[in-house]
Amino acid sequence: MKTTSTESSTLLAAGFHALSDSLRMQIIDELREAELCVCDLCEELDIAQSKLSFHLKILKNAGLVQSRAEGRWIYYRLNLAQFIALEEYLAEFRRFSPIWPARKCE
Amino acid sequence: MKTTSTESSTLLAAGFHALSDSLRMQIIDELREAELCVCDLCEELDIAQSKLSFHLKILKNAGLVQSRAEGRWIYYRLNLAQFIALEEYLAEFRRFSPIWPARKCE
DNA sequence: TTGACTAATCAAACTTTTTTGATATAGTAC
DNA sequence: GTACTATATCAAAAAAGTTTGATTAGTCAA
Repeated sequence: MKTTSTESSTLLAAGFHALSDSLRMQIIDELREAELCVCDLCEELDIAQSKLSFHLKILKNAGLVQSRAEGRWIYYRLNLAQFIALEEYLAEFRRFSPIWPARKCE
Repeated sequence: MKTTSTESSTLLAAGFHALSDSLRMQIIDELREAELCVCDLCEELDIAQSKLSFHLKILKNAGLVQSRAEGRWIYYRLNLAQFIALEEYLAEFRRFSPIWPARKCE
């Protein structure tokens, strides 16, 4: 099914894009330690709440984090499965060894 | 040495950023098959040469590709070592399991 | 119901990245 | 040397991403 592979490569690209920003990396670092609510993250990282929300949405759309509501708080945690999916995409590159010197051009 | 870890996280971010673009992904796909010169890539991907140069530079700065000059051609190839470096950063996430349910907020 | 609080969303300003077309540099052949 | 080819670089325009502050929606407790 073509859709599937398009969707998965879109999710891959979204994942790598999500990982390419230092603030989002910091968010991920915080979440490695524990599941946290938005207000905790906001305080730890000392940034505006709307800014944090924006970046959490990018991480969530990329599948790297998941959230859960409890009372008036929303708790975010890492979604290890998606980290593994990205890891496996990269791991594919190990699995083959292109024949280095190319054919000559013309 | 602090510089080293800053440099390596910069290279990580550059790597993930490089991987977050679909055209650059296509370039990488082409280079999986074989080392190629710019004119081959240009033709395969059907894009302007200056555009290709721009993206190759991003890939090169991120350490994902290397180039070698031969006559008037420049041949590009993947740098597997850097793919592995990115893979290993992601693999770290497998190695620990955060205790899911967080402490309550407040 | 009201008021306080958490978090998402929106629009506008701002910043960065990408595209385009033109030009520069460097190797090769004549 | 000149002409030709391959690639890189540059500046301007276009597109995409980010930040900011204000507003909105939903929860809880009095």
